[in-house]
Amino acid sequence: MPTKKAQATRGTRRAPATANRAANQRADAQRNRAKILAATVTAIRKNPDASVADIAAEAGVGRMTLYGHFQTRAELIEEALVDSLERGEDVLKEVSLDGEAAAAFQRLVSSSWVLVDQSGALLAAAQKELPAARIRELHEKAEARMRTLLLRGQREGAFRNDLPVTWLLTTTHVVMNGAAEEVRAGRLDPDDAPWFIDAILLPAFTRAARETEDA
Amino acid sequence: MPTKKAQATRGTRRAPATANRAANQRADAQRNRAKILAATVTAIRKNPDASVADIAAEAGVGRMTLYGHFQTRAELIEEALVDSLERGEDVLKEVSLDGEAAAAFQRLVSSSWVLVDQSGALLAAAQKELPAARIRELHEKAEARMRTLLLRGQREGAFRNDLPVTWLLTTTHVVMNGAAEEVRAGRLDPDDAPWFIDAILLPAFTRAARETEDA
DNA sequence: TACATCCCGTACACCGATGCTTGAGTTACG
DNA sequence: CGTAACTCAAGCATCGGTGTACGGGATGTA
Repeated sequence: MPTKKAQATRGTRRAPATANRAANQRADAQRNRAKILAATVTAIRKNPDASVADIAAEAGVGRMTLYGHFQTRAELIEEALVDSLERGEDVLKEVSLDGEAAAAFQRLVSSSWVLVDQSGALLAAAQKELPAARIRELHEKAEARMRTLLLRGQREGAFRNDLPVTWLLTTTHVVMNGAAEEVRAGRLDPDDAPWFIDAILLPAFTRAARETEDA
Repeated sequence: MPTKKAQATRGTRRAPATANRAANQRADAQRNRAKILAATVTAIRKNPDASVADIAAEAGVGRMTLYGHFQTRAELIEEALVDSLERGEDVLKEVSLDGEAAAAFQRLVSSSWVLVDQSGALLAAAQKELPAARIRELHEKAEARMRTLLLRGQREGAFRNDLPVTWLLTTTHVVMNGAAEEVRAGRLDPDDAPWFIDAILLPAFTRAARETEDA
């Protein structure tokens, strides 16, 4: 009477299923795992609610092979997101945040843009599969970096301080994501995107000249 | 063997099922129809992928009653969107677009914001249920109004013309939608939103002082 | 009051996606 | 080269959502 869903079912295969990255797996298995992770990103990019079958197909792998590596759809999405964010970190931590705040911001944005363009759809998918807290947790590092920079800019007078940093942060996200969507829809040339993005953000964020009297 | 789905099944009730707004329906039926339309908006706002059952519940109406008014989920979403956009039009067409472009833009945005805040989630839901062409078609009027205004602003030198209008348009959408999401998530006070929105958009759109030499 | 209209619960067929099982075929690696 | 690890097809149970069928009961309208 297996009505109770599943619990320790697959326990015999590999112990915690997570955090066994480069353990005792066969070389070919690791390769497949990587293929699947990559395929997850591209499949979701094409179709925001791709099924597990779709992803497996995209990876050129059987659906069951996929389930051998990731017990559940949610786990797959999560690990794909973790993986993407780790690679993202590798890129972003190389960006110099020193010097003029506006220039640093521009550097950070144009580096981030590439990542958003690639993994933005995955992020969106993850948002309806994982608890919001987990998402925020995973983005913590990247978000903190941006927030710190914006704060410094505000203190130094480079960025306006009549708006909360959180709003500057969401604006940044939102504009980058919007550009990514436009690119996906074929309405925007990917090469134009970086320029378009900070053509909007820089003038929006730098100190406003005059107009604070309102109500 | 009714394997062929459904075709003329419900034909006996009302002829084309669409465009029978204030026909020979009973007063009480019309009232329910309205309740359902309204409930669709609020239900989707709470939960972006609410089921037909959820919506019926939100309307305080049986699921079958709902199917009596709308044959299919897609039809429900579409009619709800049409309805929302019609009301939106009623509001927006009252906004004066004369005078200084920037001021007119500000007026138009703050009127639009209310609508986006209310029906933005519905729009998002519609995007994965209706063909993109239909969506664009429905938004045509509202979009044209905004585009025309932006174009005039560019011609008059009030708005920058180093970016295509389409990009200004998407930026506007994206920022308003972002604000709506933040409000829904409880991270932004609805009263602050209008100010936050054009605090970003105005400086971003008005003529850039200097920095056109780049590449 | 009479009757056509409408409400709405129950029950059912269908569909697609998830997740599990089995069993046999491959393939890496010691 | 032999074995353990891995792949993968086919098939099944389950779940949730959509749309249909029916039929008694309420209610607006004439």
